[in-house]
Amino acid sequence: MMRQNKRPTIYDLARLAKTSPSTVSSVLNGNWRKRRISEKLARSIKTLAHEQGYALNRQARALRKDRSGIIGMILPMYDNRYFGSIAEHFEQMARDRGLLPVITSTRRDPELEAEAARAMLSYRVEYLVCAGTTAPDQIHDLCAEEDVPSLNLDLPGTKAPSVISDNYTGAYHLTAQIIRDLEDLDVHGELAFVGGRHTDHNTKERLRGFNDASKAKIETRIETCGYAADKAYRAMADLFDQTGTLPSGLFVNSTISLEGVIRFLGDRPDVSRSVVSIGCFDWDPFVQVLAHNIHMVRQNVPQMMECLFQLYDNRERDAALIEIAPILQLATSRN
Amino acid sequence: MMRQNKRPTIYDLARLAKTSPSTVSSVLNGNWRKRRISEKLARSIKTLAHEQGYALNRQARALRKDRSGIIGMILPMYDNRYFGSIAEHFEQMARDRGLLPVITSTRRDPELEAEAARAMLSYRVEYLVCAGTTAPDQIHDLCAEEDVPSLNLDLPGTKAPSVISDNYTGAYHLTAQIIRDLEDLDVHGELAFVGGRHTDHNTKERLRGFNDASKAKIETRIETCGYAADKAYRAMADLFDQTGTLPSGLFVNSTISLEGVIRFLGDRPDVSRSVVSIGCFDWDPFVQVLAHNIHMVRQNVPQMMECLFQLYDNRERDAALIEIAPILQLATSRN
DNA sequence: TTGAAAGCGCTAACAG
DNA sequence: CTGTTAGCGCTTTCAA
Repeated sequence: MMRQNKRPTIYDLARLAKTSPSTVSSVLNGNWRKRRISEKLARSIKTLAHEQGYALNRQARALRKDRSGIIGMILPMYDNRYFGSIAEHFEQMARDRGLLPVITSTRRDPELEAEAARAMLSYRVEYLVCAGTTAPDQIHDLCAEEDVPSLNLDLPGTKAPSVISDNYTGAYHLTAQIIRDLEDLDVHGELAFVGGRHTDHNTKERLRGFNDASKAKIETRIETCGYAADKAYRAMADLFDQTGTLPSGLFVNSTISLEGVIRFLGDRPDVSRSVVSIGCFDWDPFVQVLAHNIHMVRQNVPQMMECLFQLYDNRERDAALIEIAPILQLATSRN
Repeated sequence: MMRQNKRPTIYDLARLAKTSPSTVSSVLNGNWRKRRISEKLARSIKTLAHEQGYALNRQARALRKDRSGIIGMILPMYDNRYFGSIAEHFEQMARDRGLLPVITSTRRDPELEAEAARAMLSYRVEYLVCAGTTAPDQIHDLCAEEDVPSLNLDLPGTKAPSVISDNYTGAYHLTAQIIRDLEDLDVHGELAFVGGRHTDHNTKERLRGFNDASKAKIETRIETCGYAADKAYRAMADLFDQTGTLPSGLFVNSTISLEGVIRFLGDRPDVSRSVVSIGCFDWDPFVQVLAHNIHMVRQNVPQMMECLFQLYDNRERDAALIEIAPILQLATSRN
């Protein structure tokens, strides 16, 4: 028997069960015990709902309760393991709390970020997480207008709690390792920093670690050319053109930038042999197993997300900076 | 001056503008021209709305219009470029159509897939795209109960239109290339297929291409051990244990499986030198630039998504199979 | 132990 | 050209 008609509502069920919509509602959403509805009625309504294929309309509930049950997240892209892992953990932890996770990517573009935030707010998200967004404070303001709390992840803001990696320390150790490699090999070239934006917090902190670790030890050059692979490729070309030789050590600011760096090195085998040690602030399994001479810093996603949802659970709203130590994964072999 | 109170509604604006809610509504949602509301009133309402910081409540609109403006997508994971790229294209194309994209990952688990579908349906998604899902027909049934159309991507179903890669042809060419490599090197070992599930359509089709291309040319072994990297690692160990030697050619069924394969080869350099040619049905930029001896098949995501949204735009609902040719990317060098 | 009724914010007849 | 009104499906007092 085909049921052509629309999905049944609690009114339909009430009619069939010869009871009232409010009774059906309370039975179906679980607070029938405190309404002291008889076990028997409750059970019969539940089986009826099942038979009729009843399904809750959460839009209606959201409108009435003024709580959508949606939690939003904005992130740059899905083109690396870091943000992919963040997305997966976020989804899981949101679902554990009975929330619908809604994630959207905005390519580090503040315009797109604001547009995405507005779209989510118009669906009345209850919370908005800004992961690696360029303009978290702007998003915070948008949220504040609607009294929606926001949280920052990976890149900090000044108006909401932020959970980020300890970029300074991670970069310091990574840089120190590269320098040690050069010393071990008795190589006396330069050290370059490639990728990222000199305007973003993470890049600034990593540069600080980079500079502190290299100070008075080695000449450095900085190419904060953006994250994109193509830009890193061109930055490498620039680096070469400036002096006619490539640096001996390379600090690369993300796997995406690393993509461009490696492509450049592959395209120019003649000039690339002067690069003897590479470190990347970010992690990718293929790099780990294929390039045995690249050190990587792996951000601790599970711990960061744990921390983020603790803030969520406590309804924390005051700006604060929480730094999580990333993990330095040394190259498996040395050439 | 702080505005503590909640966001204004069209009723508030109507009161302030000394007009009616329906007038405000029509002005704000754009069909005021056909209501022939005076230019002047329209403009004044618009500026008022702006001043008051009015924002549309889409939950309310959705309830009233019985159209949520949400399009859903279910996919396995974000741990590879293929699904990452699918997610990004999906978001863009959904936004182009004024829809809110909601994507969720379900680890190829039919239980989770059904649960995710139900969650989205309870928020009244207008359309649901199953990308690489294990049980697309089950999801289709769930959707059909609510009269919500569904579409399949990457992995086909029998009940809704499906856009997938041409797995057979892609696998055939990839296999042929591996065999050519062995011939060129005058190697006479075996050829193995590693990764994927022998129950899923893609793996079956790729196996068919693999078998047709290798038939009567070379001995083959099949290890459809699942996609996970760890499983592929163990499959490699099994392959070795069976005969005390590794195959000369390897057809790997995804980048995730490739991760495990490469890890195994790296862990066992003693036995791995017998592997002289590898092909992977999937693409990753790091593999491309770091492993110069691995051929890859890159699925044509832009074209697949173009095709998918054409089905969406035409409100296509009948089952059909559309195959998009993937691109064979040959290894850049040969050892 | 249960029902009636109001209302969340919006849209769309229908009536002027 | 604009206002009144009903109602989308649900939750929640309040009353019985």
